[in-house]
Amino acid sequence: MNDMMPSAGSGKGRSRGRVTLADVARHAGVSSMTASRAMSAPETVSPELRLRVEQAVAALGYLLNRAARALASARSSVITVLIPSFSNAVFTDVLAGIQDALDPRGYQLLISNTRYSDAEEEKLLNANLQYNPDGVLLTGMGSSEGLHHQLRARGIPAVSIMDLPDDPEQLAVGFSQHEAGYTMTRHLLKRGYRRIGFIGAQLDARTLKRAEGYRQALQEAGLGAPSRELMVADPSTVALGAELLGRMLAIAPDCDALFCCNDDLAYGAIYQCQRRGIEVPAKLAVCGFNDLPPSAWMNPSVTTIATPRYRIGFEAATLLMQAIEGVEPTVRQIDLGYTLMARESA
Amino acid sequence: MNDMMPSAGSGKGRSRGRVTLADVARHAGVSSMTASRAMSAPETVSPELRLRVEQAVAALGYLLNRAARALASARSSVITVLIPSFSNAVFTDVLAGIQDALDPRGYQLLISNTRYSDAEEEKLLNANLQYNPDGVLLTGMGSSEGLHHQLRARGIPAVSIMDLPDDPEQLAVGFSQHEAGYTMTRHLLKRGYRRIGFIGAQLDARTLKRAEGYRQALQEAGLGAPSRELMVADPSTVALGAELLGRMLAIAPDCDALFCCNDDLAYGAIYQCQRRGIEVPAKLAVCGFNDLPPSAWMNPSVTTIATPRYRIGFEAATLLMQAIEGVEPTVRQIDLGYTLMARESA
DNA sequence: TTGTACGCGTTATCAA
DNA sequence: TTGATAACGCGTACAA
Repeated sequence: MNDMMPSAGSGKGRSRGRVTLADVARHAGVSSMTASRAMSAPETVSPELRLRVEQAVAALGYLLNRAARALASARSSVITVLIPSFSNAVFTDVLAGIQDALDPRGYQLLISNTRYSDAEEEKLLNANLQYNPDGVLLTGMGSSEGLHHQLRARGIPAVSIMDLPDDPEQLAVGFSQHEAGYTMTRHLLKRGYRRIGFIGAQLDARTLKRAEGYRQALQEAGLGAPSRELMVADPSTVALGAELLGRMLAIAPDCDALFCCNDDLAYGAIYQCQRRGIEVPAKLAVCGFNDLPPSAWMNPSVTTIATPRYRIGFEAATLLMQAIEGVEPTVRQIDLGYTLMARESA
Repeated sequence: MNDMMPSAGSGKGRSRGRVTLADVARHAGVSSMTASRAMSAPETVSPELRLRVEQAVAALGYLLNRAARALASARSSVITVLIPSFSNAVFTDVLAGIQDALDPRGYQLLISNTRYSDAEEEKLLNANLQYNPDGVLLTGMGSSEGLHHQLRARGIPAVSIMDLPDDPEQLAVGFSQHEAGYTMTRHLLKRGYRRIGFIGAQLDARTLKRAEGYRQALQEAGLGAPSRELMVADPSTVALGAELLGRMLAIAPDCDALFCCNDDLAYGAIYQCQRRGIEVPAKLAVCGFNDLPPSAWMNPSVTTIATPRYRIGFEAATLLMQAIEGVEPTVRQIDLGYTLMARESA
């Protein structure tokens, strides 16, 4: 029996010696189509032939060639995700949620890192489109309007993540960054702080929205001026938080509370306060954003906004899969909210 | 001129209305092959025709179909990466290095999350093989011997990451986890600590190697017994570090130093000490592993082992690309070492 | 330098 | 339920 041999060496073909569906079919004594069906739609094949095919697959160590399937079926089972950063726990949590939603349905993730650049995001999307993704998950809010347009023209479903966009057509899952920034500032005001500073990094769309919420709350409280904002384009790190604390105290020494646009900056600011002997919150209140795991454990524990990152990823992926399968979503935008975690630091 | 129209609706084909290479060729008045060459090997096409093709591409908004290319050329430009976790900064740093090495060479990453499970790793590898990856990057050390074997059989190059394997054939980039664990313990001994505990989580291969190094150092110092080890399978978190500190002090109240198998655990342990009024390092020294960014900033700053994560990713990807392109590597295993960061906490 | 012919491995389609 | 045939869109091989 040379059933076991793949059809290598025959003719002048450029066969790569890989086991193909035809090899499986030959081994099982059925046609390629039956072998194909036995794997992708087993219920349409008689139990007897199905078993023979399964045995052939096992015997030959057959692996589906997805390039061929994608070419023939125009479906890739690939979903493209564009995230701004791998080193930000926020996005890796989102990624975990996406994976958990997608894995059981057999979708593969194609992840690209935009490094917070809208231009990069657009370039990467085009590169990814070459892989015929069935759908796209977008996290940048800046360029995503144009991208959504482009994707719609190509008939590729897309879901935006983290913030809620203005365009009501756009599928999206997240929460209002603006409102969250507002809520945190209101909290500080309620606790009696009046000279509240804001430090922001990265300057991505989400940070800017939070800053707007901060300004609005101050305005409403009649505390518009003077400005105590410090915004830099560098990536958020603990070290940057430590540095920005120093710079803030230099330009606004009367500051009594500091709203950090994310937890990493807050940690750095608090550590720096400790080194300088500035008591938190007695001398200076400090709060963060995102509620990363250390926030609950630091001393003082860190007041922050808990964001439903995992759930955002999970729900966004679920929504995307519905769109791919042609289900008309009942809601196009899902607001998952956020929670103020009032702790010791502010 | 109906040049502009893709060849849709003609015949009974299942054309998807997508712009194809043939459309570009027709628009430019050249053959498909010339169009193909103009994109993938521009220098082999006359400047005139090249320009016409480029214009046609722009005019039609052509996108390469990588499934078709992979099928025709047996090369996918895809590289599969299997990592144990997205939420561990160690692996996201590695990922960043991989990306920086791969992006300029036009490779796409297919990332899968094994969740620290060897079984999952094997399953995911098979799923990924369906995408015809040109190469594979492996981070688990447990199952990777079998996997390397399987990959070699299929002719797919693979590089192991993080530790240095026993099999000298296996391509790998990393450092000796065992030796690093040994070095850290020696440091504690030199500082005069004698009743050194070890807490470990996740229990992946790397943690176990570090624990072995710890034991060896104690043995050599004649301090083999009693054991002050606490190993749990849960994922490493700050919260777990806090909990394990409590459990360690319960079973070994005489402990004078604590070697945490990674920084997250160390942070939790230190925070817990602060809450209990245990001075670090005066009453209890605590050290970590990896040198994540907060380690330098905490109070006390954390003694730990700095690991070249980004470089490991970068070098591993570089080595893999060489292997893919048929370059015989001069060294099959690259040891990037590690650095002891002696700070305040131990 | 450019073009022709065909195959890559799978699934859609239609007939039996 | 099963099979024959023809795409899918591109690149290899070879000829001109």
